Amino acid sequence: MSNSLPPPAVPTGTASSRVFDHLRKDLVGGRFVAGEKLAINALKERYQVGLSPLREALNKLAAYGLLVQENQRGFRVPKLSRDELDDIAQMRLEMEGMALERAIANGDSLWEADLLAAAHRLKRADITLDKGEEWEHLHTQFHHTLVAPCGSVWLLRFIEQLHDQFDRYRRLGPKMPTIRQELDEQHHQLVELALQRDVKAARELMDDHIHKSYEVALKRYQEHV
Amino acid sequence: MSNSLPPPAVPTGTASSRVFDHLRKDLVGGRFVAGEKLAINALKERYQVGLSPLREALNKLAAYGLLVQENQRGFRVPKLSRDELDDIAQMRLEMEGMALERAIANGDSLWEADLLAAAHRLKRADITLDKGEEWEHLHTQFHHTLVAPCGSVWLLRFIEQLHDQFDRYRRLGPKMPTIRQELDEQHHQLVELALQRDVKAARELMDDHIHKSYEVALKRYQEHV
DNA sequence: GTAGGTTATAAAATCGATTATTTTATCTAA
DNA sequence: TTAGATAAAATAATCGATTTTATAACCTAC
Repeated sequence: MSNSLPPPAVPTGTASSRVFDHLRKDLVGGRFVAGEKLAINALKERYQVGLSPLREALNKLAAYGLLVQENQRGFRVPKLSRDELDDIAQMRLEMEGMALERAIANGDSLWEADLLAAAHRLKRADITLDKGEEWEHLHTQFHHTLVAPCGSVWLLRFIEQLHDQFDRYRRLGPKMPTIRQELDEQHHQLVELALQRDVKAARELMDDHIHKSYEVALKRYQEHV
Repeated sequence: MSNSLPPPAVPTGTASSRVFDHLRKDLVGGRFVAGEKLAINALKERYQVGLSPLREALNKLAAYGLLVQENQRGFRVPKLSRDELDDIAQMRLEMEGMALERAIANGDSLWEADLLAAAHRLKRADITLDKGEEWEHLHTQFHHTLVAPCGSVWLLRFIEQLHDQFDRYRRLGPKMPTIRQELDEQHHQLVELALQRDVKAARELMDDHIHKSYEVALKRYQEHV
């Protein structure tokens, strides 16, 4: 199975699903301030949808963990905290490590091709200095591809959720080119180790990769407070 | 922090949250057939709510994984499969094992008290032969209490989700008294080992407990197909 | 008979307006 | 002043009706 394509630009699916995708991106990308209460009428305006599909999207996002819902008092953007960042990072360590080990055990040659392709596309975006939404999308895609053949639908689901949560911290501030480059290099090293089926080294590198990312996210969080 | 109480009987919170709770229980308890498409108008009738709160609840349940939503064609109850059951059980093994180890490391004396209380209440329900919703609730509560002080909000969240999914299989058929009694005994042994802070033995017992539960669920699934 | 197309029916998604609840502003009594 | 009560405004939740889309039934041409 090859990678799924990015969702078509705009006029597709239901209004509810469109506003869900859009809001999800905006929440992960930090376009709302943490703790903020959402003004539903403003969102209606912003996303050009009616109340019903908007509320359905908000409800889904709340169940997914990108919003908190309080009975009778609407929706707010979850607060950020050091404790939660630590929690998310540690869970990523455990779960992505596990997933990577299994993926290396199960992945076939199609996976190898997908992985090389994903890494290549990501590097391309690096070189062209595209650090915007496109790069973010390719980055997400790369990490997904890496663990995709782990064999567990639920593990993949949880990892995706954790990535979204993690990115709320990582994407708080502006770019940090130096450390960023180091992380980019690790992506390629991860591919190499995966192709060599070196489970142990790959896991260690993944641990290090997540740890470095964590340090970036933490710094941004601390500067942000 | 002590255990949260069961939600008040009926006239509380928003219509949306009430129907969410109710539907969740019914889905986990197997009162819908797997794969079935939900007739929204029938649900409106059944749960005595209007369309808007009902749809909001369905959207949340879809994001939570107890329903699948297909654009423009409503909601259906997810199919069951051997592969998914295996996946869920293995994920429970990993995650509840991890959570239990951490809980034993962190849990304080209030936890010990909560744990004894939860186990006692569960045994009570066993003796009075109450194997209905009340027992189910106490059983869920017990397993939650066991891992509650693991220190990770996200881990607890994932475990809860996996329990709901697992129970869709476990609760397919009628009771199996023999194996059930064995599992009930393990609950008490788990408490003992937790109080003794015997991490290794506790984890082994937890693994065995989940494995036995898995066998029950698998048998029911196979009889059900 | 049956593939392909057309209409009729049913269902999902959305809209606009109403109702219920919370929040803010205002007032009064100590 | 200011704590507490009351009224006004704002917002959340819900309802009923409309619009859109999918499904089923039917028809026609081959």
